[in-house]
Amino acid sequence: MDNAAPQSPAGLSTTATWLLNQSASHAARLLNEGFAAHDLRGYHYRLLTALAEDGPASQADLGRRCGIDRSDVVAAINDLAGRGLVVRAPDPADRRRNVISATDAGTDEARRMGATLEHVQADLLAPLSATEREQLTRLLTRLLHHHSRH
Amino acid sequence: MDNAAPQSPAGLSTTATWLLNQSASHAARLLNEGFAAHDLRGYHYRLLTALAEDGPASQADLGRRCGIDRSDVVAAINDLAGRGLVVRAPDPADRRRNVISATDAGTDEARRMGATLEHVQADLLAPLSATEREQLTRLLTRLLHHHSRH
DNA sequence: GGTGTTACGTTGGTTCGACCAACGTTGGTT
DNA sequence: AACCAACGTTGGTCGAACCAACGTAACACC
Repeated sequence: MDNAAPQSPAGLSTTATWLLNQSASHAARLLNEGFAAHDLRGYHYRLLTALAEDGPASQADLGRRCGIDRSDVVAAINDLAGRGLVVRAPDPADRRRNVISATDAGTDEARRMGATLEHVQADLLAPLSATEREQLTRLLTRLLHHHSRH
Repeated sequence: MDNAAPQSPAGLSTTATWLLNQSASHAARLLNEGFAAHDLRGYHYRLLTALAEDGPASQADLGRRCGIDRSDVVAAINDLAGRGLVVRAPDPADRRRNVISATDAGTDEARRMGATLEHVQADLLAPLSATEREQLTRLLTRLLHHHSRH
């Protein structure tokens, strides 16, 4: 969005879908700009954080937990492994699986990216008071929860 | 998102960026499924609606009003023109410009897509009460307005 | 009245997130 | 033993959002 003022996109400006879209895309851009300093992207952060917080897991499991397609997990884990942030080892108990674990460096990076995320979040939510932020979070959570159980 | 239950994406589930992203992507998917019946996509709808509501405009203007890059406007207008929903004519007053106008068919299609949008919107916001919807709209609007004048 | 700057439309890219289909391997079921 | 389901992997597709560059045209200034 290089537009200084997209102003009034016709009658869209009042629709929730438009507002959601714009907000999310704005958030995503801020986030990517932040993550760029780590030379990593959203997928990497999700996976790394999942590993750091919930411990080792198979790729399929990670994909399920992070909402990332199996095939995309492969590439992202490749990246992370290539940087030593993560280790891929065959699961002795099930030879179909790989067990992915975060290394110490990976855990560190997850922490650092988490800090970046919080900073970005603060920027994004700057115009909202604490209670408003909580309101927004609650509303969106309700929305998602409703639709996740389709 | 083919996951029936992405469940708890690590500690992300409480971050506004994550919630925004998920909500928006859900909304976008619903919307695209709806628009698929018209064999058109988001860009087309935005442009068509802008034309139908605010009248003819140059491509650059449209891009600015809809938050779409100039180069992407070209392709979308090509599609719309190829279907007779829109007419592209050189601007006699400024030979750099094309004046894009919605045809009657285009205005009709805009109206139909608008109906689809409302239907999708109702689905999306189903779990929220009227006041909650208004709350959400207000919060997101505040967010966007704040960041648009960076 | 030239000269430089800006705006416009267009072409041709790139990136990122989200998907999908298919294959070979392995594990469980029956 | 035969089948089916899950796993990792390869190799795509798609839409949205961008960016750089070019030629043409309008505008501003001096």
